[in-house]
Amino acid sequence: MSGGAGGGKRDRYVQPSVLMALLEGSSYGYELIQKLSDFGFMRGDAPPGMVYRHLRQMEEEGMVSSQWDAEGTGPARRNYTITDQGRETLEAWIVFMERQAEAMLAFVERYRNFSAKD
Amino acid sequence: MSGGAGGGKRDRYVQPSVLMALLEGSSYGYELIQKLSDFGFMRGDAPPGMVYRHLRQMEEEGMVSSQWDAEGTGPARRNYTITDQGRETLEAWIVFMERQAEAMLAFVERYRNFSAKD
DNA sequence: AACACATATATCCTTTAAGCACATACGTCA
DNA sequence: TGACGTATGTGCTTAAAGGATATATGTGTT
Repeated sequence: MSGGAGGGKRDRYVQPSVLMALLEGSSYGYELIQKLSDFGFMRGDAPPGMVYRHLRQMEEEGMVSSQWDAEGTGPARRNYTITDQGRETLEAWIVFMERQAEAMLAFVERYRNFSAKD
Repeated sequence: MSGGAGGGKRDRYVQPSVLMALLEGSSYGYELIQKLSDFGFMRGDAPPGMVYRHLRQMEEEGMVSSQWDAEGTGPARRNYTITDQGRETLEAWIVFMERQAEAMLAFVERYRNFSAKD
């Protein structure tokens, strides 16, 4: 896709998606990678490095907190929980997304209207 | 902005906005800067450097073509026209935006539904 | 025991994009 | 002449994403 629209690279909304997934229940990186694809913002799985990077940064900023979970089988997991500040950030994302979605739909309509009168 | 949603930095959709503005009629950088704010993707004017950078890059990629216009008063303008390839790219952006808007609205609804059942 | 495999986390390096300040130049009007 | 509005650009720095790779644990297989 030469100069391809959206490109599927930006606008993947990893941060709000992680916050939403954690709002619905605490989780950990590896599991989140799979859950993120359900939000429809990316094709295929999110690159692991990106998810872990976001999680660590979000913890630094106080949106999530984590603790090691060595229960069960396999390697230990770092289990993440959303914080009150994370909930506030998610709320702000919701407001932003509503505004953004509205702008996009208006944009699309403007295009259709223009194309129609050719 | 500490973890601020959207941040207002990314997702400004300069490229599709420029293409749309040019679809409706040829224009030039300085004028486009003002028109871009109408699309609702940014607060205030787009930074000039960004717009000119996009225009030159889009010309390299064949989405727009330009010619100097020294008519009228003031400094000469580089007047841009959308090309067929630009129209194709815009069409791809439209498809992308519809999908993206849908995903965002679903995201918002998912949030509201979850919050409602607390 | 050796090996492959799924799970799980993390770091490194490079490229890409944005932010922001600044430089240049023309014409008008006080 | 000097400030201001118009108009186009460049340069430097930071922020984010991409993608490859490293590490480690437990399970199942031969």
